[in-house]
Amino acid sequence: MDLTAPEWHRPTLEDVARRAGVSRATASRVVSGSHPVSERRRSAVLRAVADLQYVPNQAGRSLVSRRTGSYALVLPEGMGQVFSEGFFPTLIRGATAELEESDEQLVILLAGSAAGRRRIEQFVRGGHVDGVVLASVHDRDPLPGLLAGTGVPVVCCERAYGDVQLPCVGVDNAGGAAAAVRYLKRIGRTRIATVAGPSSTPAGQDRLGAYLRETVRGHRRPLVAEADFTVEGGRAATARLLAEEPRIDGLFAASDLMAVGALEALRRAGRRVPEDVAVVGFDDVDCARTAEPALTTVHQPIEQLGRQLVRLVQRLAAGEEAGPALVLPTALVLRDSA
Amino acid sequence: MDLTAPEWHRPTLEDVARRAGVSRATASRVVSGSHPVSERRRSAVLRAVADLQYVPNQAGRSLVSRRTGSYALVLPEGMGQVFSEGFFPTLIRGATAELEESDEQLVILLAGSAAGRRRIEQFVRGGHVDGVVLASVHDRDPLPGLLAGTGVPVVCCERAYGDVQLPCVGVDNAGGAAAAVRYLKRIGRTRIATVAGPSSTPAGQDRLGAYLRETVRGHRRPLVAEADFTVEGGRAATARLLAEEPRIDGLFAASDLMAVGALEALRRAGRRVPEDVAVVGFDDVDCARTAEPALTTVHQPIEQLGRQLVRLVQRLAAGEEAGPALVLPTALVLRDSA
DNA sequence: CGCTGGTGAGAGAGCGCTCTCTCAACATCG
DNA sequence: CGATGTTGAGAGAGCGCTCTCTCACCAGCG
Repeated sequence: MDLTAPEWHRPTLEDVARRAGVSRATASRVVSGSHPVSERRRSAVLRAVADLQYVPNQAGRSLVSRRTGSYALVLPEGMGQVFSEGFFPTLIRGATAELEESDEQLVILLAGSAAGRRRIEQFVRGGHVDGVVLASVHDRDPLPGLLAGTGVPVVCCERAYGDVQLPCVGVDNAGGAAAAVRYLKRIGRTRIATVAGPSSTPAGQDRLGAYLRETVRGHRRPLVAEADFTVEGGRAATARLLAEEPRIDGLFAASDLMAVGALEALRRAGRRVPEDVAVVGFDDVDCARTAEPALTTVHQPIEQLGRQLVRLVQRLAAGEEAGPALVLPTALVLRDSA
Repeated sequence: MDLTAPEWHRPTLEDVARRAGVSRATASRVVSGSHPVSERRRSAVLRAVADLQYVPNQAGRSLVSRRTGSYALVLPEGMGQVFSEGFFPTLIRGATAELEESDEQLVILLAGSAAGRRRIEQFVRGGHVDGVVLASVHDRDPLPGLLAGTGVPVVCCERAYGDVQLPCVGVDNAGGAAAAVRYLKRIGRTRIATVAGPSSTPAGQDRLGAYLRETVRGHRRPLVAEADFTVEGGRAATARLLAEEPRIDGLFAASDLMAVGALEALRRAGRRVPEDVAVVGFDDVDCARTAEPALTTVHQPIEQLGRQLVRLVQRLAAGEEAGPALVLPTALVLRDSA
């Protein structure tokens, strides 16, 4: 087993079969577990596998099986901020956990430049993966269109845009946002503003939509500033809101990161939270718990989202129907900021 | 080209060859560009490729070529916080950019549980990738050992531990840290403390080592508190340092995130930065620029690090020698905090 | 005792690709 | 004019695996 020997080559199923004294077919049956094999030969094969440290060659296997045992998760590249703070790591954890159960592997691809996206398309077309999960889609994203024609199952978070119809798993953005605003109203806040997410994303749109419906319903004037889901963006947007309407007493931020930025802007403006302004975030990632004061926020089941996305794409890869779009529930978590 | 037709199957090289009226071998030569082909047949093949939307099947190709055209970047799972702010995204960007030049693909794998690490080993052994870059290695990490025996080239950041010898690319941690401490001395600070990184990581060790050498050389008392590279950790460590020695007038934090935490702790303790305490960070990630005050910090060429790691593993995959360990330079960037 | 049915295992045909080997066609030279 | 390159292109042998097809073997039955 000298890996450095010039003539060493990886053991093949042939080697295993010879060592175990069986045919290649039988060795294959044992290794892939596709057919029952008598106990005597089974153990002989398994011993040979262990002795030779045999691992099946994926290329050979997937050439005939048309399966690779891995699924791609495509993340947007501009994730400098978002990647870090909880959402994507949690999503990845969920997806990984789900795939682990069927002993499959998650590979993460970053969609960067146009060239990068084309290479992802080639990668998928080339048969490297059995399915693709798009973690984040915005309205002018060409990737769904590029991948839809590959014949490989593609699913996405939230929902797809335009003409491309993709199976999706989403969270109840509207319900969560409505709950947040209703809660602010219930605790007596009358001038409720929102720091909205990018209007190019489903999450941004849906959370803002719910805010608008709730404020109209309460005969309140909508106060909206859009930002990009980041701390810095939230800070700036909140400053703008305060300039427009200094008497704000409630604030719904469409992400926890923006809520953290809002907390900073409010502190700088001399407002106390929650006494002067009650703040509610969205996401319930780590920083919500460590913020000062700890954020009241809308919890999303991100890990579940990852798991369900994987299940969906696995179902499609197995040739089953996608079924109706799945929407996971959200829930308001009360802490100190509202 | 109806992808939904039940009998549709991906075009093969055979199909391309037939359509172009050439042999499969010639089609292969054109597609892979391995041999010159007369202009007439070349264009016929290319037209057939375009007509059929042909993309080579990777499994078939790598079965014989023993190449996959993709490289793995293995990230530690517990990266939610650690290194999160910019380090990994930047590293990924560099690695991707470098691979793009040879039209190869980066796949990111997360090393989580022990089971997850085993699956990564299987994935690599199975021949899914031509090489592996380990983005972060700590002293008891079993992954280098697991992967070293696969016959697939593996390189790592900084340096490997224990008995496993891996080719590495590092940054000049010691030089950068020494420069930071010397700068603090030069501007007249006499009680210089450090918030050190985890002693289980090369970066943590080397930066602390340089700090210790510089303080001994200056006949100053070392003041060390260890943290985990996070904001929260930096905050707590700084609080401990202030309790131990309230007269601290200089602080070297081994990461920008910890420096940001330190800024918060110092503000809470009523210290002004840089007047009362001068603070220097390490990394020069985004948050260094947006911190208040903007952080004076040690810049590391993270994107270059990603590029060089990829080049190294590509060289190994091509059968070349690794050459001497590469160490990239660091540089002190002066901003407002010191 | 011959026939059926069930079971375990081998033979062998590919999956789609690359690459060596071979050879035809033509130019060049003694 | 035959011997010798030189070049372009086809034939065909695998790469390592799965899976169907086939068959040997044995129990159970009439």
